[in-house]
Amino acid sequence: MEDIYSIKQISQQIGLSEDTIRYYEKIELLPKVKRNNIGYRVYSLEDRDLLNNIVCLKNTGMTLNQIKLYVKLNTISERYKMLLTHKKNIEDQMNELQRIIEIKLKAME
Amino acid sequence: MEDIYSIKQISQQIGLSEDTIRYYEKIELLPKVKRNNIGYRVYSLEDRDLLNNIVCLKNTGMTLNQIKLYVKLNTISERYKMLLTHKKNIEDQMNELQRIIEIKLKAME
DNA sequence: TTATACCTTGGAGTTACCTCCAAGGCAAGT
DNA sequence: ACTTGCCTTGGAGGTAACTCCAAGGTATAA
Repeated sequence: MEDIYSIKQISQQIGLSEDTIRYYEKIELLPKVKRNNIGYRVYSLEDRDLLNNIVCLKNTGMTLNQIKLYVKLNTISERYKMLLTHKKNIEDQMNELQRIIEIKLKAME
Repeated sequence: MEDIYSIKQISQQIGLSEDTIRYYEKIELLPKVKRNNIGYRVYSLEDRDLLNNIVCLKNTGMTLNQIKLYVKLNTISERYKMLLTHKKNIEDQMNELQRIIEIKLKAME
C-alpha cells in the first residue's frame, strides 16, 4: 500500500496495458509522470486516481479528446460540472434504450 | 408518411449519412435492402425501425460487431434479453461514474 | 437535348485508439 | 561475468467505423 507504483503495478491495478498507459502519456492525456533515478516512471496515488477516473470516463463512452479537456480543467467544481453533463447525456441515451426495451416487451405480450 | 423511403429520406430521418447507411449494408449489419426498378434502394418502415434500434445501440456504446449479433437474433425475446444485458452493463458503468461524482461533491464540501 | 437532381459502385483515405516490437539501459542474484 | 527481469524509446502495424471521391446510370423539367 505504498504511494509509489511502477508501470507494471499501476497497469495491474488499473486494468490498462503498460503500452496504453505510456500511450496516454505520449498523447498528453496524462501529465508527464515522475521518473526515478534511472528514468523509470513512478506513479503516485494521485496519478492512480486520475487514471481510474479516465478509465471510468472511457468506459462510459467519452472519447480521449474529451477526456483531455476534463483532465485540463483546473478546479474540482469544473470537473464536477463536466461529469454531470456527461452523466446527463448517457441518461438521455439510456432512456431511448429503455423505450426500445419496452416496445419489445409489449411485442411479446 | 409513406411506408417507402429513398436513402436520402431515411438518412435525414435517422440522422446517419447516406454513406454510412450504405456502409452498414455492405458490412451486413443491415440486411439487403429492396431496390426499385432502376436499382435505387427503397426502405420500409421495418427497415427504419431496425435502423433506429441500431442507432440507439450504437449511441449506448455497442460496437457494430455486437449489433450484428443483435440483428441476427431471430426472436423478439432473444433481442429483449440482449437489450437487458446491454442495459445492465451500462448501469454498472454509470454507478462507477456516480461514485466519482460523489467523491468530487464531497471534495467541494 | 440539356441541365438538374437523384441514385449506383468500388475503392482509397482518415481518425481514434491502441498494440507490438526491436534495440537497448540498469541492477540484483548466482 | 552473466542471466533475469525490470524498464526505456521510436516507430510500424492493426482494427473499427466511417468518409470521400470518381465515374457513371436514370428521370424529370425547361
